Amino acid sequence: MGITKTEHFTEEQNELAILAKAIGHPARISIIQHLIKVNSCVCGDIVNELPLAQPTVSQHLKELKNAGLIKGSFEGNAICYCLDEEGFNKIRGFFNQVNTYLENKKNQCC
Amino acid sequence: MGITKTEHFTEEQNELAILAKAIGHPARISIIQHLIKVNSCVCGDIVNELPLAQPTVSQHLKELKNAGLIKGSFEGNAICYCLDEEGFNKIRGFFNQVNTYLENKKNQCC
DNA sequence: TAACCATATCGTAATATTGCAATATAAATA
DNA sequence: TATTTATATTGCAATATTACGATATGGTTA
Repeated sequence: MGITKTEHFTEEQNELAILAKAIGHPARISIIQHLIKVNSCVCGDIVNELPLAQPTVSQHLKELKNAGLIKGSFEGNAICYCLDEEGFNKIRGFFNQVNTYLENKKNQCC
Repeated sequence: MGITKTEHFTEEQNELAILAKAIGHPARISIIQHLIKVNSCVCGDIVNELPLAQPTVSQHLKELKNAGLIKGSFEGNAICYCLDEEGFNKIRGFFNQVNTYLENKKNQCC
C-alpha cells in the first residue's frame, strides 16, 4: 500500500519514526554533517556542496525542517540553516535507552 | 524518480542513511522497543504484539536484520530475534558528533 | 522600477515502500 | 510419514519518495 498505519502506534513511536526517516537519506546526512562542519549557519552553499539540483536540495531541506532537525532564518537575500536541537533531543532519549540496554543486557540467545 | 543517488555520497553517509531509514517506521521502532522491554530475545510473539499481519511483520524484521539492527537465531521451531550491537554502534558515533556539536556551538544565527 | 539574486513550489516520471492474502518452506511432533 | 506450527516469500495494489526542469516568489541592488 505504501501507507503507514500510524494510528495503531503511539505518538512517541510515530514521532521517532518521522525523525529517523528524515535522517534516512544520504543527502540529508550530508547536510547535517556539513552544518556541523562549518559551525556557523550555512545558507545556499549547501546547494553547491551537494551533488543534486537546487530544487532537490530545497526539498531535502524542507523535510529536515518539517521533522524539526534544522531551522532557517532569513539573512537578507539568503536563508541561514542550522541544526535544531529540539529534534535531536527527542531522538537522543531513544538511543540512550537502546545504549544502556545494550551495555547491561544478559541472557541473550543471540 | 524514487531512486537515491547513492554513488555521489560517501560510504559512511550511505550506511548511516540505511540505518536511520530502517529505524524510520513506527512498526520497527515498536519492535526495537519491545526487544528492549522483554530483555531476553523474543520470537514470533512480536507478530502478536504488533497490529499488523504476519507477512508485514516478517518484512519489517527482515529490513531491520538487513540493516544490521537485529539478528535472529533458530530456537527449535521458532526464531529468536534480538538487538544487534553492530548496527547501533555505527549510529552512535554519528549522534555523538551531533550532540557534542550542539553542546558547544556558538555564534549561531538561528 | 527593472534586473538580478536566492530559494521555494509545481508538475511529472521513475522507483521504492507498505501492507496483505495466498502460498511456500522447514522444523517439531503425532 | 502426515500434520501442525512458525516463519518466509511471492505477487500485487495503493501510496510515498526521489529527482529535476520549469517556473514562481521575494528580497537586493543598479
